[in-house]
Amino acid sequence: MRVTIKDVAKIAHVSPSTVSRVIADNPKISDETKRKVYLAMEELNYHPNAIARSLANKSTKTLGLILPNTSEDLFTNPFFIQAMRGISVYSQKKGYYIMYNYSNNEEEEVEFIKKYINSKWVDGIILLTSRQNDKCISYLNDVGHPFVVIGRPEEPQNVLWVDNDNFKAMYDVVTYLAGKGHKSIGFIGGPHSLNVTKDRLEGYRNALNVRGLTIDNNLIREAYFSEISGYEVMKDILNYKEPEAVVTTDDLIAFGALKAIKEFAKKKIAVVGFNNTILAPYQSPALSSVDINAEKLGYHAAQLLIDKLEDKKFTCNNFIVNTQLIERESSE
Amino acid sequence: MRVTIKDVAKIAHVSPSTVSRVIADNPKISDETKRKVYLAMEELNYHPNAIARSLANKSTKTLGLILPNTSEDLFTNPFFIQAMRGISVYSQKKGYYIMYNYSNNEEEEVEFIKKYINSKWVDGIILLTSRQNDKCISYLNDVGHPFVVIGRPEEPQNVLWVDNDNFKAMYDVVTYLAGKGHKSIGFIGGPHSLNVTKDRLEGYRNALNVRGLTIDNNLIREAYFSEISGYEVMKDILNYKEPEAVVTTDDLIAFGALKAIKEFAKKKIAVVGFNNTILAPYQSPALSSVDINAEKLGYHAAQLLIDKLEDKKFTCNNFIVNTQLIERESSE
DNA sequence: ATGAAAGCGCTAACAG
DNA sequence: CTGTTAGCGCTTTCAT
Repeated sequence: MRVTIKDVAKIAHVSPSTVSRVIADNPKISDETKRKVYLAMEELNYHPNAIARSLANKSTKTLGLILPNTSEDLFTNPFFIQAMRGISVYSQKKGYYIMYNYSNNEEEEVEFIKKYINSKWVDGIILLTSRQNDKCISYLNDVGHPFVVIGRPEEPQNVLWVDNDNFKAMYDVVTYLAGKGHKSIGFIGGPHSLNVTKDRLEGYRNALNVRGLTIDNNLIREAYFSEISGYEVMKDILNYKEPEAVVTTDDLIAFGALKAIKEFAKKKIAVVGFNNTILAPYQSPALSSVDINAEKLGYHAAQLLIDKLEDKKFTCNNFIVNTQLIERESSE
Repeated sequence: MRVTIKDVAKIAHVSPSTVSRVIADNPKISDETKRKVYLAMEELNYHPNAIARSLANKSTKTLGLILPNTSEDLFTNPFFIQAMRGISVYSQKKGYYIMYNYSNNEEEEVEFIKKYINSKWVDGIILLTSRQNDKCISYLNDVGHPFVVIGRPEEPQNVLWVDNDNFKAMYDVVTYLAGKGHKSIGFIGGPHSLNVTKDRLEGYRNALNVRGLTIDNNLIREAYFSEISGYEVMKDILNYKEPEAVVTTDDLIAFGALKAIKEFAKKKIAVVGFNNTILAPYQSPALSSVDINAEKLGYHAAQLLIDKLEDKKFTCNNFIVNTQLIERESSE
């Protein structure tokens, strides 16, 4: 038969509640009693039943992780697996478990969140990416269930989130390129409706301003997150003029830009990508890219959420993770 | 206050046990009663508490996933994320949840497995890779807890596992190369102590035999799973003789071989890799590689385990997932 | 076909 | 500091 708290109590000659207190490391148990209880546990090879504890405590010490719907990206972008690693590391440290699931679209994600919450499986939820007008976020806000988002949400006031400083990241990239003597620098961003694009564009603009470089709106373009789109947009830029450098907000876009440059540009054009995906070093030229530190993003997301669950009120509701430009041939 | 089975019972004018039976879809409940109960659930927005059910049922409908200790591989090899996707898909279909965690070494993995089992959190465990002399496998066998392994284990008799048919996969590759007229074909495998290497080597040997090609043991080599090792071994082969083709048991090895060939070989040598990693198409020449269908491996691993948990005795204890050669320049 | 009651294993007042 | 007792929310005999 499975060994329970009662068996331990019997062997240790104490009551079940005392054993329970020892498990919870309650300070008002005498060392002598603790010793006896631990001995009994040892002897019986007792292990607390987490399910029973969860039921009595109304807390599972489990977090639910919502992975975004299928995207090409999911497999080529190390972001996901790295973030999952960071989440796991912090959670483990704090004795939390992680559940994950994939969904095929936003509706399914919301459905799964409902399942997690209604069935009382998880104490908190981690969203791996924030979209515009995110249904997951609004649902979670509505029901008031604890959650954290990786990526600053649209209304960041009462939401826990972690993100990079996208303004600064791009500001630094542009400053770096300007420092290399480049004066005409183009910008190819993802959809301008996204916060992340806006922030990076601002960083770009400010850096040019500070350096006294003119901002040419014809060099500021919008692309989809794909190689083909980056290619087309870059081709279009080249038709207008050949800049000395181009910054992009995603490696895929940069890959396309690189290709267009190879085919159509007359002189060398420096290119910098974002996310430092696995393929970046394998482009030719090898692509310089900004590493966003996905593992840290995950780690601090878990931290924010768990701290909140454990009611550490003094903590901030967001955390900024530093980025790092990885220099390769493409920006030499 | 949270709504429980009792509240529903009150509204529906039945007993809690009846409500419970409706939840479990017990056949001996009259349709009329069912209707009443469903209505009451609806009205109260009732959702069963999974924790309480788990406690009473002694089953959590949750699977624990053990991700292997840190390896470079983890980020560049889409295997992991794909397998996780497959696992998630089947589990969701069957109403199972998945917990995951990362460990830093084999000991930590075993520790975590113990935690999963002792705390009664999971009904079954999925190991994402089988090593030689795997401590996780022997522990799980010792305690007799249900589990499944991706990758055929050393003693496959009483273990659930899924894998590719590594013999056939390599047999097909060699047959394909022979079909292109190549007569002298080399083999660079990972450690020969691994089952997977042995199987693939057998496939290689048999295919040559059947085609009436001679087996030159000097062309059969062992390498580590790294680009540098593949490079060195290939260089060594070239010192001996230039074969017309080389098969490898891993893309990393193939990458290195490709490099050595570019540097030192006088004529073209066809190369085929394994695992179809993300970087394969980005080599020059683009590397032909065998896709092992990681998502399917995950899917069927979950299937085997869940079927076993639900006591479908007639099922087999293993499942073979088909592979697929992805042809690219390197084998043209 | 349905209800009453005991119990899954642990926790948390309350009392002492 | 420790024991008693009543739950946490659901399931499952055992009756009827």
